Amino acid sequence: MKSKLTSIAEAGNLVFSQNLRITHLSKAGRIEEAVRVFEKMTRRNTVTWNSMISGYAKNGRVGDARRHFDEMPAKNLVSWNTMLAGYLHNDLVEDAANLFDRMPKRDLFSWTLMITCYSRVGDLGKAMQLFQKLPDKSDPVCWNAMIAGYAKNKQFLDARKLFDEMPVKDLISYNSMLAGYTQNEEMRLASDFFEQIPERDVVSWNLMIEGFVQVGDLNMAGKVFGQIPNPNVVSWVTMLSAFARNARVDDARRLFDVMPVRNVVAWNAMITGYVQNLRIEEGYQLFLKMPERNSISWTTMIDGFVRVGLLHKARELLEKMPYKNVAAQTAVIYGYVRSVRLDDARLLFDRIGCRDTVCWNTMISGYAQSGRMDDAMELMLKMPKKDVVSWNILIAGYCQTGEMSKAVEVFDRMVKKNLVSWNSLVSGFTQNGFYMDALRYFLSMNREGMKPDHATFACVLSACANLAALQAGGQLHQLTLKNGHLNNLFVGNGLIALYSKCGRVIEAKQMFDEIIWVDIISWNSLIAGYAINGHGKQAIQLFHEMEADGLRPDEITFVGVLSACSHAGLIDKGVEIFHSMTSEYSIAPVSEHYSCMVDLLGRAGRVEEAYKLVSEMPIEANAGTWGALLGASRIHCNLELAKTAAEKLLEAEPYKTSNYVTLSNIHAEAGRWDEVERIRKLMKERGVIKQPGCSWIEVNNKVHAFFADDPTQPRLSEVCETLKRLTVKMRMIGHLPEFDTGLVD
DNA sequence: ATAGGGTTAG
Repeated sequence: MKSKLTSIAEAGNLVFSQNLRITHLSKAGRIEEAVRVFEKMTRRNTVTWNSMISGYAKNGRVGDARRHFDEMPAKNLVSWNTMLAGYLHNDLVEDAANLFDRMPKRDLFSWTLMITCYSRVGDLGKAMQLFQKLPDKSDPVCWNAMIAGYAKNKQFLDARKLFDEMPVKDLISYNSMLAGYTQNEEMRLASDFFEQIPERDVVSWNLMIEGFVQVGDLNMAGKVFGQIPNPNVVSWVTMLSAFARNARVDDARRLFDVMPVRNVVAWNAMITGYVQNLRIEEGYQLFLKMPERNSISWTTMIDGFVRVGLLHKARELLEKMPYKNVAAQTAVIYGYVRSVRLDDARLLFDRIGCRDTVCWNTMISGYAQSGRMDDAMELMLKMPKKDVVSWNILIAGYCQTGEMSKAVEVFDRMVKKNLVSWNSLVSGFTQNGFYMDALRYFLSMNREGMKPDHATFACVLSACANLAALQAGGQLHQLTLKNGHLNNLFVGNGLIALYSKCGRVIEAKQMFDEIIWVDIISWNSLIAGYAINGHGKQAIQLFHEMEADGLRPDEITFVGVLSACSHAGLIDKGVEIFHSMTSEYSIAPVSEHYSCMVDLLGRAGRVEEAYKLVSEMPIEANAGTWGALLGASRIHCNLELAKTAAEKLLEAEPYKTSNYVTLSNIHAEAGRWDEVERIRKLMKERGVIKQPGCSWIEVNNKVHAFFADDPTQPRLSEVCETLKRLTVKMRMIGHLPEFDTGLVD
C-alpha cells in the first residue's frame, strides 16, 4: 500500500509532467494535441490552465484562450499576465488595455507587456505615457521595450535618447538600439555602434547580417556571416532567406544542405524560397519531407499553390491541414477571388470561425473588384473592426463601377485616410475620365500634407495627357524628377503618354530614351504618339526597332502602327501589316484595327473596299468602325454608303446626339426633308437630349472650360470677337468654314 | 512547468 503522501506526490508529479507536455506541444504549434492532454487530465492546477491560455494564444486562438481564462477556477497574477501576453501576440491592443485596467494587481511583467503592446502597433504616445507612470524604473526591461518600440517605428533618434538616459544597460539594451539602426537602413551608424558594444552576442551579429540584407548588400551580409564566432540557426536562416528573396534559390539551398541544425523555421524559409520563385514542385517535395510542420509551413505551401494558380491543390492541402488558421484559409479565399470564383470564396469565408481583418478585406475586395458593391456593403456592415484598407477597398470598388460620388462620400467620411485612399480616388477620377477632378484632388492632397508617390504621379500624368494639359504636365514632370520617381516604369510611361498626346514627339522620345525601364506600354505610347502627330514613317520605324529589341507587339501596338500607315498615306504597307497580324503574330484584329483600316482605305478613296472589309468582319463592327466608314464615305461623296454607315452608327449609339445630327445632315444635303423630320421625331421619342458641347484650353497653367450656349462665360464678347476675326482670316486664305446645319430645315 | 525587452520563416 502506498502512503497517502506518496500518492499526492505522484499525482503532483503527473500534473507537473503533463503541464510540461502541454507547453512543449503548444510551442511546436501542435495545439490540438495539447488540448487532448488537457482534456484527459483529471487533476489540474493553475499552471495547467495558464499553459493552456498561453498555448491557445500563441497559436492564434485568442478566443479559446479567453474562454479558458474566464472559466478557470483560481487566477493568479501569472494568469492575468499570460492573457495580456496573449492579446499582445495577436495585436489586440484594445482587449489588452481593457484587461490591464481590470487587473487586481500589476507587476513589472504587466507593465512591460502593455508598453510593448502599444509600441508594436505604433502608438508610442500611449507607450510613453505608461512608461512615465511606471513606479520603479530601475530594471532595464521596460526601457528596452520602449527603445525597441521607437526603433521599430523608425524613430531611432528617440531610441538613442532613451538609450543614453537609461541607468543600467544590459546586452538586450545594446541589441535593441542596434536594431534601431539595422532595421532603418542606417548601416554606417549600425557598424559604429556595433563596434561599441562591450560584449556582442550572436543576436548582435545576426542584426548586422539582416541590416546588410535590407540595404541589398549581400556581399557584406555574407562577410559578416563568415565572421560570426558561433553562428546559430537564426544566422543561417537569415542568410538563407536573403538568397531566396534575391532570386538566388540555389545558393539558399546550398546553405540549407550544409547548415548544422535545421529547425522548422529553416525548412519553412527554404520552402518559401522555392515558392516565391515559383518553383512549386521543389517546395512541395521539401514540404512532404520535413520532419515537423507548423501552421506557417502549411500556409506557405497553400499560398504557393495559389500563386501558381493550382487552386485545387491549395484547397486539397487546406482540407488536410490539421488546425486551419485564418491565414491559410484567407490564402485560398484570395485564390478564389483572383479567379473570380466569388461563390466558392464566400462558402469558405462563411465557414471560418475566427476571421481577422485581412480575411474580411479579402472577401470584400473580391466583391468590389467585380463591381458587386451591394454584397461588398453587406459584408462591410457586418464586419466588426474595419481598418483603412476596408474603406480603401470600398473607394476602389465605387471607382470601378463608375459611381464616383459614392467613392467621394466614403472618402469624405473616413477619419483616417492614408496614401492609398488618396491614390484610389485620384486613379478613379482618371479612369472615369474626370481628369480635372483628379488634378483637383492631387492639389488637395498636397495641401493636406500627404506626400504623393509614384502611383499618384502615374495617375495625374495620365490625366494631364488626356487633357493635353502640357503646362501642368510639365510641372508634374519637374516634381517627379525632384522626388525621384522617374525611375518608376509607370511614371515614365505616364510622361511618354503626356508628351505624345500633347503633340511633343521629340520630348516623348527623349523621355523614352531617359527612363531606365521600358516595356510594351512605353513602346506603344511612343508609336501611337508619332502616329497621331503625323510622323507615320517614324512610327513604323519605331515598330521595327521594337521588334529588333526582342519585344512582341500586341493588339495596342497594331492600333498605333495601322493609324500611322493611315496618317502617312502608306496604304499598301498598312494592308500588308494588317494581314500580317493574323498570319505572323496570331493576333486577331478587333474593331479598333478595322476602324484604322477603314480610315486608311477611305483616305485612298477605296471606300467600297472599306465597306467590303466591314461587312466581312468576323466580329461585330462597333461605333468607331461605322464612324470611320461614315467619315470616309462623306469625304468621297458616297451618299448611299454614308447613309448605311450613319444608320448603323445610330444603332450602335442610340443615345448620342451627334449621330442623329449627322444622319439628319446627310438627308438634308440630299434634300430628303421627310427623312429629316423622321429622325427629329425618333430623337424626341427616344428622349435624346443634346449634351452641351464642351471644350477647354490651358492658359498660364489654368484650364478654361467652354460650354456651348453658356452666357456666363466671363470673357464671352472677347472670344466672339476673336472668332469672327479668325473666320474672316480663314475666308481670305480660301478656306470655307463648314457650318453645322443641325436639325434645321 | 505558465507571463516581459533584442535576431529568422507565412
